[in-house]
Amino acid sequence: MPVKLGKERLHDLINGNQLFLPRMNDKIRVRFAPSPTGGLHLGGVRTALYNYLFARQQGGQFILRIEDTDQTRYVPGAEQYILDTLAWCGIEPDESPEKPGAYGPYRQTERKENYLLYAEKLVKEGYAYYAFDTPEELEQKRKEIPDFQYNISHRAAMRNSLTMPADEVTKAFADHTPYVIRLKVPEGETIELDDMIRGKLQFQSNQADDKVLLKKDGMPTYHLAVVVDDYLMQISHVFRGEEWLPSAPVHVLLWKYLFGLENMPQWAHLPLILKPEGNGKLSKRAAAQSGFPIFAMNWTDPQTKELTQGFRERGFLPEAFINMLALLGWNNGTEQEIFSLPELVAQFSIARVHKAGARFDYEKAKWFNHEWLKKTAMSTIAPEIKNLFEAKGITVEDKATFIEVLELVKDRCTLLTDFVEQAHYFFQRPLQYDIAAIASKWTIEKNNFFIELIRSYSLLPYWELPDLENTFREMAAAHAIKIGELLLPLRIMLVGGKSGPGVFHIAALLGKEETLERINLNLSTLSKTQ
RNA sequence: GGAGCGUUGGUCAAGGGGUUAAGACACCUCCCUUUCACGGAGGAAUCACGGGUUCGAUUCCCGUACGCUCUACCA
Repeated sequence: MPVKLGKERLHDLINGNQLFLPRMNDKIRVRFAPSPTGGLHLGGVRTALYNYLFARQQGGQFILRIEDTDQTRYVPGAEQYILDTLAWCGIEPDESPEKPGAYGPYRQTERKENYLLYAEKLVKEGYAYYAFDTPEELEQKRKEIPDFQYNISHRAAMRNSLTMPADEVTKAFADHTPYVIRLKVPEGETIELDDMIRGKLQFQSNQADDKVLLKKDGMPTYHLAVVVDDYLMQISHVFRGEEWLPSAPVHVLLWKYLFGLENMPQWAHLPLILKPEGNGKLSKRAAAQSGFPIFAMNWTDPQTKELTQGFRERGFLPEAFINMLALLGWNNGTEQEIFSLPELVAQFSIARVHKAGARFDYEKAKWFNHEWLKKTAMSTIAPEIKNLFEAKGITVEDKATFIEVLELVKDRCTLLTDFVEQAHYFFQRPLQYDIAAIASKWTIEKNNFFIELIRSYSLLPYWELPDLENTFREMAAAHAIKIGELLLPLRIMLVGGKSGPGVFHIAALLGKEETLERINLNLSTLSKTQ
């Protein structure tokens, strides 16, 4: 049955028709509902991930809904960014604004009529009321009363349809006085919530306040919007951050009044991701201070033009990124730490999600990337790494050699960007050679050795690793020089520095011509310094 | 201030009445590699505190402390 919208639905309401759709309890539908007010932080991506894992595992659907009812904080481009982030992570929604399903629209601003309708229904049935208090009046109350809450104990002293005479309310409407609709929280009730992670939770209704449901601009607040949308979109399970726990009783009340508790989705409140050091929730600021990314991908604030570097641009593989994120608050109880997305789908369980918040550890995040790099075939990511080389002005021509080089150095790379540093000398002559490291121990004998090495190497019929090494060793023996004395000079001549993979491997990949030229070049520099 | 949630090494964590309290990251030592990494072996390091219940509590209960989240016409 299609969901009626707008005037059509209002008509139903006026005529007293039920606003109910039967709940399809047999279908697992999980939604991720970010607000487009900026980039997606780690916590947001993890929430999306857990939503997705659960949905996929249960053979259900994963729905992306955009919560854009706060127009004052709406950031253009943020919605696309969210879509792009999920795509990079390999988390594909079954329904989203760009891929609408049967329960659209998928942006809250496009569902405005729904909220108005349900808010009015609540008022009509005595579960909510109109409030005319101005922001100034509220501010005043907060100053006068230390722990002011708009709730059972104070609402009688406020200007609302509960306290004002009927004719005054009518007049206020006639005068177009701005108003909001607030939830009328009942007195003395215990509100229960069964959380999938935390178990049974209890809240006293007297502690809750009369939350604004519909703002004066006619837009719903989050509280009304989630409940109405989750109902209308037939959502069965809700995973969201722990920060929502205190307002959960409001949502339970709304479910009770609007759609019935028996139709309420199951809740799971996820633990928070904490700063690596110090106290508190991980924030953009904290990340910037500690020097690690917090967004999955680069995010440029359209207003301030401020760029925040993402994990992707920092050189992370999406597989490593989601693996790291999934393990921040969950594990499968074994020693396994490396999981692919399909493995996560297969093994994820909410029962094993931790209750306590987890501190983010950038070192461990890098370790995940290192592990993934080791198990990834370089041919699959070579194009991406090639771009990194080109960004540094290094051109790569031979694709086969490139992949060989990448395979050779990948064990010593933790981030994609490390490849440039670890392998640039294969494609570009070193700008500097650490001649100082060998100059002091340079001798005429060594010099002669290398002159002869050039001659022998140039006569080599094949330029293969074993030949290169054997020739070198035999010659060293013939010259009565310890091979250890010779290896470092050769390395520096070829790569410029002291570290890297086996030097004969390097020579083999560099090719005969380039190897000999580099030795020649350095030999002449060395002779000048003597 | 109030409410809610939480607390196993520095960090992520397994374990849910009897364990030498797993494992990983980071750190330290050694081995391997005539380099640097990778890899291997080992080391140091933990049940927040106080009361119960129990023959026995890291595990169950109650307090306390500490931390976090919320306390907007933001989500």
